[in-house]
Amino acid sequence: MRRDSFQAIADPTRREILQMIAYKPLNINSVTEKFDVSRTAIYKHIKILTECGLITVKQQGRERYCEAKLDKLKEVADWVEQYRKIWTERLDSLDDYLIQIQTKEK
Amino acid sequence: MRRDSFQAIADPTRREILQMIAYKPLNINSVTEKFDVSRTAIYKHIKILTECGLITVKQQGRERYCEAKLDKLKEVADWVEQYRKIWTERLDSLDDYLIQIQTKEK
DNA sequence: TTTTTAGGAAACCAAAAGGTTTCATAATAT
DNA sequence: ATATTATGAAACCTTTTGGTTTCCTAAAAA
Repeated sequence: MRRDSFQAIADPTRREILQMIAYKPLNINSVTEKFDVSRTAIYKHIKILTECGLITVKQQGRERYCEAKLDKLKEVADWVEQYRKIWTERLDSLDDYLIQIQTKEK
Repeated sequence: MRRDSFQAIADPTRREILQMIAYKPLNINSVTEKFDVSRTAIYKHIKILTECGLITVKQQGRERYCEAKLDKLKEVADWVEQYRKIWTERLDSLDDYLIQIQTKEK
């Protein structure tokens, strides 16, 4: 199975989890309590996030604290940002023109 | 099924498709030819991208040109960017400190 | 020392994802 | 007029996803 940041943040629940722990680590049960779905379901999401490196877990007694490693989002940020100037500057009419050209060429 | 930009770009093939048409629209068959998987498989990816608004299709004779609408990536860009200063500025030792605090509080 | 509490993991399930082959149709090219 | 090309769509298949319930263990609290 794919385990990268793109796939990790595709799920809205996982985005929420990252949001929750972005500024302050939380133990696993604190995270799971905030959701309607079962603890095990959230636990699995946390596991996936851990496998992607977006979370690291630190043991503290019997509790395990989830800490967001948001630099792993850089992969996504870089990919998206390469297109920013296109979406901010492009004139749609150019596309139409390019389509015309390509059709004519044949 | 979920149909948003996050889910759309989770698949590497769909990211490649967007890359291909980012600067110049291509007709559907031109896109499908560049991949190892079947035409129909790629066609489905294009359909998903269309449903998300990341692609629009323009008819030109019997051909249909795919045009990237990259501004739909803004949703992803915004979400990711809100965390950039965290991953660039955060000191990991702060997390450890916060975990200590929370454990003590009980 | 008993009882909670935090976390881990297995077994199972339905739906979604990603792929295939096959067939159909409407423009174009020959 | 016929063959080819570009696309659409149905039927089908396997694996992954996201969820559940259940059971287990170890630390901490009463």
